Amino acid sequence: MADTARPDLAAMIVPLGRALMAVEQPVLDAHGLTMWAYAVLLGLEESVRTQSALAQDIGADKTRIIPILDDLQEQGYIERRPDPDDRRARLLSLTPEGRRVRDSTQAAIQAREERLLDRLRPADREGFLNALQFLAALPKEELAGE
Amino acid sequence: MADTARPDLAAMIVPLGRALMAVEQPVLDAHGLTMWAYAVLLGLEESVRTQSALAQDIGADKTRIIPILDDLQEQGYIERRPDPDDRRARLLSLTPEGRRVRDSTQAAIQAREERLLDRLRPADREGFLNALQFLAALPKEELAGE
DNA sequence: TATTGTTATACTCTATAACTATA
DNA sequence: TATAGTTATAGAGTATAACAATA
Repeated sequence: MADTARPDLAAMIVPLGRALMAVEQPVLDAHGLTMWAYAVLLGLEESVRTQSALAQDIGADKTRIIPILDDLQEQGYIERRPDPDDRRARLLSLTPEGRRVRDSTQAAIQAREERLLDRLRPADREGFLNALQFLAALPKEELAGE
Repeated sequence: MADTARPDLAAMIVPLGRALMAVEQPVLDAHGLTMWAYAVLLGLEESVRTQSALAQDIGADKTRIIPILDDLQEQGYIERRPDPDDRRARLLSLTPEGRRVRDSTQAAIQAREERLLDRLRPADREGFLNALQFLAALPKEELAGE
C-alpha cells in the first residue's frame, strides 16, 4: 500500500544537499579550498589520471576544472606532467602537501557530519548510509533506466 | 572507531540530488510543469498563503517565483487574490485543476521513485526514508549549529 | 519607517563553441 | 578524422537593488 504521506525524494534530497554544502563551506574556507578544489583533491585520491577522466568522475566538465587545477598546482597541491605515452594528455597527481590538506579537510568535514548522524537512531543511521552509498554508486543510466 | 571508508555525505547527496532531478525532468515535462512550478504547487498544498511565505518555504526567493506564479495563474492552476486584511499582500490558493495536475504529477514521480527504492534492502529503505525525513525537516540553523 | 509585491540589474555557475597540439 | 587540453563566449540560475503601494 502506498504511503502517500512521504515527500518526494528529490524534494528532500536536493535542499538537504544545499544545506549540507552551506554548513561545510566554513570548513572549506578554513582550509583554503573551494568546493570544486576539494572535489578535485578527493577525485585524485591515490591514483594518477588524466584531466578529462577526473572531470567526468567528479561530475564537472573538462573546461571548468582548468582554472581550479591551475590554482591547485600553484598552491603546490597537485602536479601536472605530460603523459609520455600520449603527449596531448596531462597526468595529474597529488603532492604530499595536497594529500595532507585533503586529509585534514576531510577529517574536519566528516567530524561535522558525524555530529549530525549521531542524532539519528542507530538503525536509521545505518540504513541511511547503506542506501546512500548504494544509490550514489549507481551509474546515472541505471538511475534513469530502472 | 571512525569508518574512514565512507565518502562525505555531501559528496553523495548533492550528485544524487542532481541525478534524481534529471531523472524526474521528463515526468515534469510530460505534465507541462517546470521544477519550480511543481515546487510551488507542492508548497501550496491545502493551505492559502502569501507569496513571500511560500517563497521562503520552498527555498526560493520572493523575486524568483513571480514569473512562475504568473504562468501558473495563466494556466489556471492557482489563484492570486488580494488579502482583504492587508491590501499589500496576495493570498495564493490552488484551483481544482491545480490540485489535479499536482496530484497526477506527484503520483508519477513517486511511482518512479518507488522503483528505485525497491532496489534497496527493506531495512535500508526504511532507515533511509526515516533519516531523510528527519534531516530534511531540520531547520537549517540546527543543521549548522549542531 | 517597514513590508508586499514587482521590475530591472548584476553576479555566479554551468554549458557550448572554437582553437592548438598531438594522435 | 578524432581527442586532450585550453580559451572565450553564451546561457541558466540566483541574488541584489530600487520602486510603488500599503501598513
